[in-house]
Amino acid sequence: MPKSDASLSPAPAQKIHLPRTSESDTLKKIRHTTSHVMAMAVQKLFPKAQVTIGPWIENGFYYDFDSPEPFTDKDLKAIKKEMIKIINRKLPVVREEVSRDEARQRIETIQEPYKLEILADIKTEPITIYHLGDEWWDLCGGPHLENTAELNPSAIELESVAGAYWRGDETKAQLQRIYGTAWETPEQLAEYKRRREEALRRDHRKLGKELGLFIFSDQVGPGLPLWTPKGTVLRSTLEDFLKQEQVKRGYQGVVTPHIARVDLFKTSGHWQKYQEDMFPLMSETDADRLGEQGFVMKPMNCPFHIQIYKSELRSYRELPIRLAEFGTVYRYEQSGELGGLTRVRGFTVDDSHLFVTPEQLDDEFLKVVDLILSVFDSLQLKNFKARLSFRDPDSDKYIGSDEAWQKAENAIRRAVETLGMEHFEGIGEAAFYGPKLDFIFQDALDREWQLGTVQVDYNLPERFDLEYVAEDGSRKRPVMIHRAPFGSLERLIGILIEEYAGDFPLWLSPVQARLLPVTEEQVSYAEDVAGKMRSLGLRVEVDRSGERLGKQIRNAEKAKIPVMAVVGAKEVESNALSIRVRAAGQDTQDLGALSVAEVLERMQVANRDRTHFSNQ
RNA sequence: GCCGAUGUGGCUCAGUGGUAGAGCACUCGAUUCGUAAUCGAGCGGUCGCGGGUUCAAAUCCCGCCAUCGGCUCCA
Repeated sequence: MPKSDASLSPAPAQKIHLPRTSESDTLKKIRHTTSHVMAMAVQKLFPKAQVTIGPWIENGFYYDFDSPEPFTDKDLKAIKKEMIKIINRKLPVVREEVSRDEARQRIETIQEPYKLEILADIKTEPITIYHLGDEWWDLCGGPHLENTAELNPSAIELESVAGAYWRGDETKAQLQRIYGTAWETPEQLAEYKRRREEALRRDHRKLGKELGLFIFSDQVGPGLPLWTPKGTVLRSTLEDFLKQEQVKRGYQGVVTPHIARVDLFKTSGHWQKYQEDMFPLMSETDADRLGEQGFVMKPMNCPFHIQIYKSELRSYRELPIRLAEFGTVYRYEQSGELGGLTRVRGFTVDDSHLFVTPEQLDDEFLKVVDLILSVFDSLQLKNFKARLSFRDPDSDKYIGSDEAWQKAENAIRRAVETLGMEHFEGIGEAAFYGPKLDFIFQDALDREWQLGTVQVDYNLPERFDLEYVAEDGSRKRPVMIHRAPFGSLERLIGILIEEYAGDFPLWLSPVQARLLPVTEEQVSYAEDVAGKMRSLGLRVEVDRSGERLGKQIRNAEKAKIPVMAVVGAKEVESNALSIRVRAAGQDTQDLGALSVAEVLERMQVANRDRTHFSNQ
């Protein structure tokens, strides 16, 4: 291996194991106790701050306070200092069991109203209380360390402050949350921080900029990505790939406009149930605006596809009808929710709507799941969870009858049972028109994002009065399946960039090969070879910088180009290329000289089969 | 939308009241070179935007915009 600096090559594997809190009783104790110590420190420094909840989380802990003055980053330093004092006082952590009444009385004495609410939520008795020495205590299920002295201040870090709503409800009080982390040893803390740095290096926002895939422009607006030529290659390659898969499975492409009369969305129910996620009405006159006769940007494609379905009288013989479109939709996301490509205001859904008979539903649903899983497989995406996203029965944000919802949920349950698919349920995660089966992925910072989705919908067919002519000549109602394996191109690409750390497999790489002439003498030969590659549909560049080979290689490595082909006098002489390949998770390999014909062949194979450039 | 932080050439960052700096990138010149940085010169900035304080503001104050970390919400 050539010498390298840390920013360019993967860090060596570390031996330090970092358990997540849920896997380690020790860490649970450390983090519970640390959060109590922090809360005590906060109340010492900010006597008006009231405590609420302070649980451990997978990488640390947080504690929410109701404080008249918001905390700033500077306060964290003072709080940490105070915590060290508390730790050094070697306070015993004592567990006490009390009755509900006793707990209530004690809370009233110290005037902590949030604790009363928490107490009301604790269903079991006795109530457990943990004391830090004899001057601070909190309701807590534990477990805890036995003494604050067991904590190592050098293994603790207060990370950030954030606003959080009491009970996660934005209509309730805004609390001040402090996030922190705590470990058994300073070495573990250092390792945790190192991994976080590493994760930051995979961040698609950073890599997207470095690799020149997309940009944002303040003049265009927040949450509206602009795709560069390189990023557009990614998009089109993914689109082409999925279109091919869909043609194999009987999908038909359609194209629909980006705006429509607001009436369309009144019929669908979007205007009633989804309006706050939509860009406001546009219209030419105030009269239009008042009469709501204007146009809106589409937040979803379904009503448009429904119009195409409705444009002809459909026979049961035609069904299932599968209408597919890479449809760009616009949603007015709140400003604070935007971020990179994972949350934007304009995005392209690999959307399709399937119109099926009730009898075809189960089979068709399974076929969709099969498509989605095969797409993930081709993209080498393995780390995802399946979520059954059902409605919240207490909410009024849904359309349709209970019966329709029940039927749709049952269809999804049957499907995951048939497949034996591991899954969990998300109550309140349904679309407003129907329940979903969602596929959830994580980004580099462990945040979860939904990509693929399949939805069963009895409601929109009802609202749009869809029908088909059945075998007996009667008119029947089709069922709709909404589905998007990618979810959206933007979010998918964001996740893919992080998953591959920017090292795209050859078939997806914006630039698949770069030819590196050793001197300017070889440039024209390199251009000839590049021309041959392009004629075969390969994406290739010639480095015309005139830089020395070492610099050209460095630049190609930084650009994460999978195939580097060195062209010197020897190669020109023998009609060859000296090949250097890189691939995600592997060291760069020097394959030596190969004939041009051999390189062309191997590149085409890798491109077609979505594999790596073969090293033999 | 809410809480906190941040915003300086294309990129990464330094500069905390006294006329804007570095490295990389870019352009030019020299070098014609074999697997992760050749040397030199040059070009390039309304210091996010708008107000204010001051003799003087990148720096202090106010408002707005954007980004980042959370909350809420979601493909």
